[in-house]
Formats: sequence, structure tokens, C-alpha cells
Amino acid sequence: MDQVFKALSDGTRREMIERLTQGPASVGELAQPLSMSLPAVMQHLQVLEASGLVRSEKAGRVRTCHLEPDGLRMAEDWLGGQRTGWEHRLDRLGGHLGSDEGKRS
Amino acid sequence: MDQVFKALSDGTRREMIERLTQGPASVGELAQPLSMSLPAVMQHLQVLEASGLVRSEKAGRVRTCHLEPDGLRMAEDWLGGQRTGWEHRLDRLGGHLGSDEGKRS
DNA sequence: CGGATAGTTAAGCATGTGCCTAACCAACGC
DNA sequence: GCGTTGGTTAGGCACATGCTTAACTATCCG
Repeated sequence: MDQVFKALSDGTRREMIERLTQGPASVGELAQPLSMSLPAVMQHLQVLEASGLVRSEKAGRVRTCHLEPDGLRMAEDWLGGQRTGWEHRLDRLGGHLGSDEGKRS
Repeated sequence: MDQVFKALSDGTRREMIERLTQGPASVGELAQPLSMSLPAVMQHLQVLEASGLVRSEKAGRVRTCHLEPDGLRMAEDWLGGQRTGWEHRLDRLGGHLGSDEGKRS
């Protein structure tokens, strides 16, 4: 979990993820819009893989990376859990707080 | 956004957040279960406040901290957006497999 | 007032992070 | 084979992070 949020805490890595939502990409393709050396991209990629957010396989001399959505979901679940826990507490705490009610996802 | 995920990327800070879902707490109360000096907790608190996830006010000599759920929701939304974007791509791809004539980005 | 309580500031240290360059390896294409 | 392309490894540098202790301020309580 640490690793997931740490991976997400860098803007460059989030850009890479956004790129990967549009479909798989090679390391070079990931690097192209990033104005950054290839080794730097590699390191970001390693962080993303260590976190479980991204997986990649090498075919020939090109490594193809794709998203692993379970990782995103895990982070999303933790966040949602905290938020709903908080909302639940407010419920228990007397329901007439009024204005922000009935909204749930 | 960077700051939100950076704040969440540390286990100690996530513990503090979990604590705060159960209701407001003073700095000392936050520090108690953390086996860590008070200044260290202060620094974590500053990170959390800078990220917008937590807010705190000082009354007398005690500072009371509480969660700011909009921050959590923002992070959750980004994650959800990526995931649903990815799922949507899979949808488009499911109709006619094998033809990849869409966007080449 | 004077002491205990709650927090804050300052300085310093060890380690981690993000980037670079230079060199290296492994497919291709001819 | 030989050069080119795509990726990888190694080493290093600048700065950020997470923590510490020591000293300081500000409130409360008797």
C-alpha cells in the first residue's frame, strides 16, 4: 500500500499511468512526451511495477507496458473506506447536520 | 494533487488519517500511538495540512485536528477516472477485436 | 508568581528520490 | 558481420524526507 501511494505521489508517474489508460505502450513511447532521459523513465517504470500498478513484458527488444487496474482499485478502496468511515461517524453523531445528505457513490 | 498523494504515501500519515476518521484529535492524541517524538508528528501534520487532507485550529494551548474529506474525494476521483477510462477503452476494444485503427496518440 | 502541560522552532543527521551521463547488451536489418 | 535501434546497468550528484534532540513559547492551574 505504501508503494502504491508512493508511486502515485509523483507527477511524472501519474502521467505515465494516464498514458497507459489509453492502451499499452513501449518504454520509448512512454518516454517521448516526458522530456527526460530514458533511464529516468526506466526508474519510474520500476517504481510503478514494484507497486503493482503496471506490468510489462519484453518481446524481442521492446518492452511493452500495460496498466494493472487492481492496484488502482486497491488505493481507491482505501480512500473510499476512510471517507465512508468518516461519513458513518457523522451519521452516528446526530443526523440533523442537514445540507450535505443523500449523496453516495 | 502531488501533495495529496505524497501525504498519503507515508504509513504514519495514513495512520493519522485513520485516527481522524474516528473524530477530531489533538496533536498529542495523534502522537500517542505512534512511538515517535512530538516534533516528528508535527511535521507529518504540516504535510497533511499542506495537502488539504486535514485542517486544524488552535484553542488555548491545544491544537485540534480534523479530517477534510474533500481532499480524500479528490484523490479518489482521480483514481476512479483513470480506472473507468481504462475500462471504457476495453469496452471500445471489445466490439471488434483485432482492428486497432483508433487513436495512435 | 511558579511550575506543569501542549505545542512549536531550530538545527542536524541518515537515508531516499529523481535526475543525469556514460557505458553496455541485445535484437533487428541489411 | 556491422551499424542502428531499444533498452538496461552503473555511478554519481543535488535535493527532499523522516527522524532526532535541545531549547523555546504559550497557556493553564494552584
